Amino acid sequence: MRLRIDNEYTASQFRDAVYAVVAEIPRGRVMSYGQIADLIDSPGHARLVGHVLSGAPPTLPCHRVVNAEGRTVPSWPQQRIMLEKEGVMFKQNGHVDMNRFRWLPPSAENI
DNA sequence: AATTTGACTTATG
DNA sequence: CCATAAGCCAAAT
Repeated sequence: MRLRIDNEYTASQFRDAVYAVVAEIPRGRVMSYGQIADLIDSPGHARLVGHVLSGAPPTLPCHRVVNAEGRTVPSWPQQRIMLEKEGVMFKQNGHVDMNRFRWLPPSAENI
C-alpha cells in the first residue's frame, strides 16, 4: 500500500521519515531521491525529498544523496569532494558510479 | 488564487 | 549531451 502525504503522512512526518533514512546511509555509499521516496512508502515524491533535504540539519549526511543519474547537487561543488573523501568514485562524466555505490537498505523489504 | 520553481525521474527523440 | 514531456508536490512569487 502506497502512502501519500495527503492520506498518511503529515509534512513533518514525511520530513522526519526522510531524515531517518538519510541518517542511516553508511559512509562511502549514496542514495537517490527516488530511492528514499520509495523507502518511506511515497513513490513518486522524489522532488519532495529534495525539498526536505534543502532544509536539513547540518548533522545529516545529506551529501550522500544524489539524483538517479548519480549527479551531485548543482551549486554545491564541495559535495563531490566530501564523497570522494569517503571513497565514492566518480565516472568520467562527473557522475557517481551508482551501480557500485548505491546503498540498498535492509529495510527495503518491508515495502 | 494562479503560476513558476526546484537538491527529481523516466521515457523519447 | 541537450530538449521535451508528463508525473509529482511544497514553497515562493
